[in-house]
Amino acid sequence: MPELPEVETVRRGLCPVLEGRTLVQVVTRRLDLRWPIPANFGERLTGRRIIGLGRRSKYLLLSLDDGMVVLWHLGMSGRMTIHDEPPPPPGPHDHVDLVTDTGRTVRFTDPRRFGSIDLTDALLLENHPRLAGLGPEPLGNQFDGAALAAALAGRQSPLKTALLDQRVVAGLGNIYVCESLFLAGLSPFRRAGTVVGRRAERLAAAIRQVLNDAIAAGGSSLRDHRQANGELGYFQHHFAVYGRAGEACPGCNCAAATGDRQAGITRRVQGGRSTFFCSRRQR
DNA sequence: CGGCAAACCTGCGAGC
DNA sequence: TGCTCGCAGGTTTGCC
Repeated sequence: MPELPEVETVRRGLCPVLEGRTLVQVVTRRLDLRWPIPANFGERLTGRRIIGLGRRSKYLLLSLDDGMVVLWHLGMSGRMTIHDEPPPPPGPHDHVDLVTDTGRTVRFTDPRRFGSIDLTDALLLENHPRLAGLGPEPLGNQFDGAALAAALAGRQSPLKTALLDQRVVAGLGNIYVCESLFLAGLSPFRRAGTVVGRRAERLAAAIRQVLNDAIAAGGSSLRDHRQANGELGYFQHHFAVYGRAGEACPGCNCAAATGDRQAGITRRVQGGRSTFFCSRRQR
């Protein structure tokens, strides 16, 4: 899926289309996503005005004029696209359409249906089961080396695994954890609790830099992600390690020239997921 | 609590 | 051509 930068890119793309608009029609073609879409979702949204479009972790948050908030997760393969009137005929994975009073449609497409949609009272938002317990926003002012070190303190699990735990820091996924660890020069296999002090500062700064650079590039387009306007993100061209097993490490160029056989990007499975790293540069 | 595998679902590319 | 296998940006659940 979309990790934080992709969700943020989608949010920014949807803002000019949805913010301040009234929903004149909401079509749900199938309700069985990761969890069922709430009953009467369409009826409850129809006629409502969207007063704001936010994001928490990998969730899009649509604030409605009746005090309700839609929590929308894109799962692994979810996409939002914008269509002028009339929208094209729906495909088999086009599950939800939001039709606004301008005639434009925002369409949710999700082949794997790992995405989810829920509706909650804005006053209860922070206590929603999906949001309660999430760690700090890595781009917010509550996140720094000290906060990260505190969240990792005592953890025996590998650093990579800990950073994928949304309770430690919210919004990172497999790509950006790999990239952040590379940039910070930290091994994915290091015990999480050993990251303190300057190492923690370095890691927090790396996370922020990778996420900001990715957002500036419109996210990463591997299989499914597109910006809401249909354009591809292009941060995947800037990956240092993700998906680059066997290639030379961009941080060890000189090593390749000297014939160091250790140099290069390696893939290893960690917690059932691919980890890409350079064992020379990351300790 | 920690760690890990499996589960949810579809699509795609590689290899035979 | 057609099949099987492994893999994919996430998150939860259940088991030891």
